[in-house]
Amino acid sequence: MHTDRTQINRVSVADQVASLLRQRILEGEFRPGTQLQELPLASSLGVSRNTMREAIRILSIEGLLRRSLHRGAAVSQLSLRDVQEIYQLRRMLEIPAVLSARRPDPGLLEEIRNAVEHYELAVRDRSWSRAVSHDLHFHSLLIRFHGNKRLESFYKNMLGELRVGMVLVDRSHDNPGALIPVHRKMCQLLSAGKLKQCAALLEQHLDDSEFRLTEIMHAQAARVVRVAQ
Amino acid sequence: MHTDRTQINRVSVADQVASLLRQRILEGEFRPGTQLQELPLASSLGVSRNTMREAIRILSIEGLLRRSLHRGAAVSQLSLRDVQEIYQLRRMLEIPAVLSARRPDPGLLEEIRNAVEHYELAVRDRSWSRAVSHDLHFHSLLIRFHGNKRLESFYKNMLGELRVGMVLVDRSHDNPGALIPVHRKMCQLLSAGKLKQCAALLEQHLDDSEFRLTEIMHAQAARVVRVAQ
DNA sequence: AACTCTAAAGTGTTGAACATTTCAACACTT
DNA sequence: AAGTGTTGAAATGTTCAACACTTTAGAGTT
Repeated sequence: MHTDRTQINRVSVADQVASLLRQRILEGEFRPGTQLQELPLASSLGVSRNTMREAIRILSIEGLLRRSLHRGAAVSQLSLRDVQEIYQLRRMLEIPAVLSARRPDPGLLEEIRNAVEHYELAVRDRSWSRAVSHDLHFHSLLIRFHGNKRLESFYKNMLGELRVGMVLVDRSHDNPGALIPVHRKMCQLLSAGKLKQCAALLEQHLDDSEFRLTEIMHAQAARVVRVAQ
Repeated sequence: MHTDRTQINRVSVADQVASLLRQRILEGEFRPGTQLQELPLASSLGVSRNTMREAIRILSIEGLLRRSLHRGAAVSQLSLRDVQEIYQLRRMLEIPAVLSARRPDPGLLEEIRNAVEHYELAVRDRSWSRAVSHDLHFHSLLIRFHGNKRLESFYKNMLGELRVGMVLVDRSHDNPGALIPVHRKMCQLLSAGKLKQCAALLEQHLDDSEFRLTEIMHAQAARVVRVAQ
């Protein structure tokens, strides 16, 4: 018998580079529209151009980067249409997920409580980036109630795209702390098995979230036009 | 003067190679489990090893190939768990799609009719591969009722994975022609706006389809065990 | 201001080289 | 025989350097 090494975490350099870039993009270090050039990035990380190309390929298939032939890769920019599409998906997938949490896995509930807690801590620390991370992680945990790995992977990916768009949201325009009670309440309702109430609250939360993001994007678009004139 | 290539589809060689390999995999030329070696494949297509590596990377991110470090890429093999997961998604996404087709786009309806027609033609020609293609295309068209490009792209991808698994299904075990009336009927119900009836028929169809695929996979697994002994 | 033209910069692709890992065959020990 | 190093070929992972092709920005022209 041989040992099963498929479980051991062994990743290629290209994957590691992709993870690093993903992190930087999601944290807003590279803002939407930023061009990522192969050679400078590669040498700054001490890898070859080919390896960097592989990493860029990975992220562009994930949707975080957009490539066009001979023009290179740039961080994706969400349009209002994209936001609308993403929130349609969120409603379509998160709400049924909550409703299907009849007999929830205790470990999963624990993870959810944990996410809420970390979210609150991040808000207290005024760490907006970490707060958004834990907010979105909370929602991606909800998707786990479907018990479908493909769906979960797709969803995480999509939330990544959303997050790239959200780095444009200025701290002053948004107040992540206001969402603490909502998350806490959803968590309680889930634990108590009051799924319909939880789903209703979630739907309201999603509507509100989409509305605020859309408003901010409108405002920023207007400002861009004004500056361009 | 230069030729006007502005609107022409311009894709890199790596993308073209990926498309070619994708086609071969989906048509069953490379069966699940087959190892794809970089150098032989690259030279057989007249491209460099790096370009072939990019193509393989693309397909492995899509889920058609599975890579492990230093062991190369092989065509994905679906487990029973995978099939179950995929059909859960199909039910979760196709049925609401049909139900939401209140005022369907006439062009889309026309495309669906077309898919059914091509499906029937392929069955008449005994072209099993083409039949499966048009069958799955029919179902991916249903997803368009959601009007969500991300969802559509994800779904096509997932159906691709399913199709790779289905090439194992021997012609003698399955009779694609039997599904002609079901598709035709769903098409009629859609056109007539009888969405609930259509959804009910679809659900039945999906249950049936999953059951048959699962049966065949069980049978094949048993055969493999017998041969191995 | 609109229009070439050109050179620089960046990406796309190739080929070769070397490092690392896997895998199977072989020898060795018990 | 069974289990355990050892070895070497083969495949992948990674780097490097070169060249082809495209885009882009800027200089010069009208």
